[in-house]
Amino acid sequence: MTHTHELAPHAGASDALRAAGLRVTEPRVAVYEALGALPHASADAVHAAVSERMPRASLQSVYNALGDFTDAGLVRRIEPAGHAMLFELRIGDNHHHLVCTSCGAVQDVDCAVGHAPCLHPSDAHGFTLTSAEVTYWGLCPACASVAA
Amino acid sequence: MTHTHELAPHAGASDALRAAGLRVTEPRVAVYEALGALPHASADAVHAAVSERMPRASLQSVYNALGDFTDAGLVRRIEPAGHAMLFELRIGDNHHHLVCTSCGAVQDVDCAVGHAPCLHPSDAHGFTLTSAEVTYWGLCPACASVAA
DNA sequence: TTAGTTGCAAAGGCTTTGCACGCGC
DNA sequence: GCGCGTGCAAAGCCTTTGCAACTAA
Repeated sequence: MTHTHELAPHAGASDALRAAGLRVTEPRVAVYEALGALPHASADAVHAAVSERMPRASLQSVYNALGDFTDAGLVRRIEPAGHAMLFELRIGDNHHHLVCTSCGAVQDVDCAVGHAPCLHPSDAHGFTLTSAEVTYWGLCPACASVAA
Repeated sequence: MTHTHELAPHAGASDALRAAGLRVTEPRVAVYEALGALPHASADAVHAAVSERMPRASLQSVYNALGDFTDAGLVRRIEPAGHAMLFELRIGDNHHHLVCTSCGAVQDVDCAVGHAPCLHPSDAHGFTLTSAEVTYWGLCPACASVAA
């Protein structure tokens, strides 16, 4: 093989993309890495991060990449009511989310029950389930103190 | 009056509104009753139902009523990703939702675990929790058969 | 080369906001 | 009568869609 196999910092992202059957493009790598740095980022936040190193990257490309990642199972999409949707790298563990109804802040949290039994309904009613999501609504410490 | 039929839905709605500390107005009663007839209705669906008996009712009033109901704890709001938000009367039982990622259909379902332990996170991280929500994503029977 | 992606632009849908009039209390 | 809620209208935000040019494989 004639390819130069250099050890680029983008290697992790590229590998992940390839493994998921996605073409490796600069915007996608940038989006993937931005997600790694931002735990719960909105499409806009990702775009802002990507833009720092790639001024020409469009918001639509970010949406596109995020959508592709989600379809490929690389990313998990969460939707805080009343706020823009957020994305996070799917890291395998089945954690849930604490969402502030005031500012939209999101905090990861483990389920109280051991092996996430919440992820299996008693009756699927014929549905073909693909994923489950548990969300806790409330006020984050900052917003709670302001409200009080 | 002559409520020889079944129940008098108006009385129930009025009582519920008063009990919640809300003024009893025609649009609100109409919205409340529409919710009783429609298990999981979107603001638009509620508006359509309300309009049948109240042509002048505005969509904004419906949103307003729905928001007030939610704040008052009379109604529960659910947000299927990618679809308009839905509302349902809060009936006390802690059921969860099966949501079709294709058509947005929603089906009620009980949690597999007995007393809804899923509703209590292992660590609130300082958040003041007000509610919890469990959502199962997948394809409804109809969409699954079409996709297959 | 060939097909998948990007970038640019605009449209689309859902929800919220502002203000004068009317109704509930 | 007072104040909240309604109706009318418009704006706002986030997200999706369409198409020509480009780039990865």
